[in-house]
Amino acid sequence: MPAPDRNTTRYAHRHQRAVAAAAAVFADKGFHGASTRDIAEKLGIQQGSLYYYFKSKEAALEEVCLTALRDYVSHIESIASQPGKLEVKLQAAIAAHLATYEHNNEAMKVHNEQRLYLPKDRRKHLNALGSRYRQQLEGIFCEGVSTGQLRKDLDCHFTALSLIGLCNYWGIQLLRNAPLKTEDVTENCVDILLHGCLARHTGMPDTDTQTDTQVN
Amino acid sequence: MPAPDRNTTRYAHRHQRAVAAAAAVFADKGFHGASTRDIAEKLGIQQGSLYYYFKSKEAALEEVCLTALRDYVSHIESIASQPGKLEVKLQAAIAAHLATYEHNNEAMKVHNEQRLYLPKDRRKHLNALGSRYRQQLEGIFCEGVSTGQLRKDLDCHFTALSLIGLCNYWGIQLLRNAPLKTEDVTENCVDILLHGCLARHTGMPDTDTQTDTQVN
DNA sequence: GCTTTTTTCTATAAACCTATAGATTCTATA
DNA sequence: TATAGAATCTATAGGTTTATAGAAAAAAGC
Repeated sequence: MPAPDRNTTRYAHRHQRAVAAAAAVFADKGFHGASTRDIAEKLGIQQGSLYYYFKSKEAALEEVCLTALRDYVSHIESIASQPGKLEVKLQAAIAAHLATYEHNNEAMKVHNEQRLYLPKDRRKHLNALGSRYRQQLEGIFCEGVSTGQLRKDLDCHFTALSLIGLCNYWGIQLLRNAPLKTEDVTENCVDILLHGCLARHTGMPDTDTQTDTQVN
Repeated sequence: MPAPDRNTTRYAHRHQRAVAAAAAVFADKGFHGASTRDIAEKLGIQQGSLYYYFKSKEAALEEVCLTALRDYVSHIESIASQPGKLEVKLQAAIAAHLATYEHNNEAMKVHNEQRLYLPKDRRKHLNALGSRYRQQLEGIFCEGVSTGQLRKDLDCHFTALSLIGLCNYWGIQLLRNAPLKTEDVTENCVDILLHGCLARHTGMPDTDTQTDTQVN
């Protein structure tokens, strides 16, 4: 077993499937609650065979988290770098965040909930990616403030983190609550974040376009 | 060991300590990652002795979650039932939510992150308490809409859930980020939630009162 | 078709984990 | 101080877990 680093298409493909299986099992049972046997079973192989793809269970967790973050970060970076009206950018950022949950749901959930069970040094790479995401998002807000589209007194750092918290919350809900539509959630998040809840006294008539999102 | 239900002060006290120890260990290592030996160690007793206080490890998890929720729910109910201006109520609700994290941090974290590892029937009671919390919070928003203090087109259900998500996010951050001040976070949450991020075109001058909350 | 490499299998060591039973030590009270 | 009951200890059964090693099967290359 001399490190299967042959970059054959075949291996890459199978390895990817193994990561996906690990993501699904970790998402369902948690890192410690899941056994390597569970993952192997989902892949249709024997427990011992799993070690052909992962050096250890911990390495599997790390890989799952990384796959989740890579998409996530590359999306926000392309959104942040393109010029455009702030409202549109923000909407795109939220939509992308939630879409990542829609397409890569298990891995994202695992990253959020299980990442801290990795030892510190294994988390370094993850932290770096996470920081990049935060910075990009914060940058969008800062830009909005400097162009006068957002309130001058806005705490961009706090707001960016809050948005991440909000999106993660709804991302998980999307996963557990099939009837929820990603577009509706996106729209609602944008709305609250931009306009807040208070009644506006601007003289403009209320546009009564409520999209009810009954969950349970 | 005929069910130690003697309601002596002594037992109640020790039992409470056992729940707190379980909360701390579960919060740190997760339900499956923590062993009964870990909990016993934290209490300064032997692993087997723990079963004097808990019928099973699962029962311990259930108790931890319940202690967290009880405070949490009773607070919101007293806030929601008292009359008062909406903004004040909302501020109180957020402050109470975050305060629960401050005082009962481990148990709250465990409830959020580990609750789903309980079997469905053991979660019934928890779900009921959670629903009560949600309803009370949603009620506060609905009241605000009907009294004209909040936008008529506000989706109260969505907003209530979002606030829960937001508070849980910041609650966890408070726990991991000592320098963060609960009052600042509360203020920032209220501000964003009520006013949103957009620059206001009301003719009122901007009150530049930014409280920066640098985290990392 | 034969050889080499990749992939999977089987078997197992060594550790750990929950829960229980019965013995033992503490504590309070009469 | 003697005694009942509460609290803890020790020991262990029975099971699961990760990770490794070497054999076997499958796939690829020539």
